[in-house]
Amino acid sequence: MPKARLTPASVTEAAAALVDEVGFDNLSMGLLAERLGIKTPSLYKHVSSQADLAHRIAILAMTEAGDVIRDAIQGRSGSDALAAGAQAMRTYVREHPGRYTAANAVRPTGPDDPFIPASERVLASWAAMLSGYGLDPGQEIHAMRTLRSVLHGFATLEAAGGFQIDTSVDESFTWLINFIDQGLRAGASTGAR
Amino acid sequence: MPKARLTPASVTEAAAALVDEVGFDNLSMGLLAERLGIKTPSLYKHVSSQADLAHRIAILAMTEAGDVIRDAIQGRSGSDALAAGAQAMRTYVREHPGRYTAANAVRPTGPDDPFIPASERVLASWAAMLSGYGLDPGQEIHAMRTLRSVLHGFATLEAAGGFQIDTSVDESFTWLINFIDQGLRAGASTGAR
DNA sequence: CACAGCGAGCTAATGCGATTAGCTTAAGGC
DNA sequence: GCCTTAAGCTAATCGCATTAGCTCGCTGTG
Repeated sequence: MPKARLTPASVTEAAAALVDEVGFDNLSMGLLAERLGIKTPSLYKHVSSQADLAHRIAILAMTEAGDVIRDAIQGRSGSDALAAGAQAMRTYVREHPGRYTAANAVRPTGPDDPFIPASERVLASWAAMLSGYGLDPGQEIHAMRTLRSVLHGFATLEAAGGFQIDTSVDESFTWLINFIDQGLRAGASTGAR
Repeated sequence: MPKARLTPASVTEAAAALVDEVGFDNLSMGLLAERLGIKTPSLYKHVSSQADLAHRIAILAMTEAGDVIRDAIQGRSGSDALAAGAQAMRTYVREHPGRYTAANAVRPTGPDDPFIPASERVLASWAAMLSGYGLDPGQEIHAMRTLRSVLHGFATLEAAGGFQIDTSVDESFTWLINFIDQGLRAGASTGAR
């Protein structure tokens, strides 16, 4: 076998870094090739298409995000776990906006797509965190969806520059986390919607 | 003046309808031209580029969404206004996913971009609705951002098929609205974060 | 009623980015 | 030291956005 300078994994890693710099929409095979010091067609020796590349970036991103969130929640519970997990996710998205966009641009290609377990790991972390609130089992799915909605929505809006710079966005995010925490505590005690 | 079959407005309208069918990412000048019964280059007599077209769709979408939300909130207050406004927005996004994507893909081109007043109208409706909760003035910005985050996040995730079909998404949305309503009421009485 | 101009639409051509075909060559296993 | 294999290259194709320049019908005017 000849020298293995580049691999699908290393190409994906480089593409992920690139996408965080220039934005997911501005990813091009030519730009990536230039970064890697090779000609554009040579990329096809490692990834089968640009869609494939985007898909690999998405899996990478989802895996990294899953790790970061799990580590943040690790050893904490209740409000602390929520705050740590949410902050970890926001930090990840801020540092890797392109990767995050890629992760959200992807649809699983089939039942054995590695993207599926990767995203399930993220969901599992959130579920573990939520379980600490002792919600009514029937409520958990709704709480989960609400949580995902706020976090995803905030991250997306922030990444898109959707918030005016007047008031601190950091402050808004802690306020938001607190808001969710209060609601979950209340919901747990009430058991009602 | 020759016959005015097509105008920038009518082309934009057709493009908006198209984008809702095929998805924003699959919009192409060729496809739109075909729909309009003209050849691709003729489109450039009405819009200056595909980016221009996308921008016009975004303005249209933001304007329509603003109308829909304003009308829903009209004559209601408090929980009712929140529920009606949120439902109106979700309905709009479900019926016009392509338009909504376009609206979020756009950055204002300058200080006199008509997109700016259009989006401000949306924000103004939410602000009017929130004022009914009598929040502490310092909290309003955070509440607004939180509200936008949940609604945007939910709409986006739903449009992307991010929710598994197991449990009713409608139910989750009413739960979410209720969750926000409870939180806002509590925040109003407490005045605390 | 003839006519002059404008502008919508058309065809032909350009350019860029993704992708494919086929060649070349260096490296690792025998 | 040879032989296979695959990484990388050049040349070519394709699709899609965009530009250039022509044409012709409508409309307002004399």
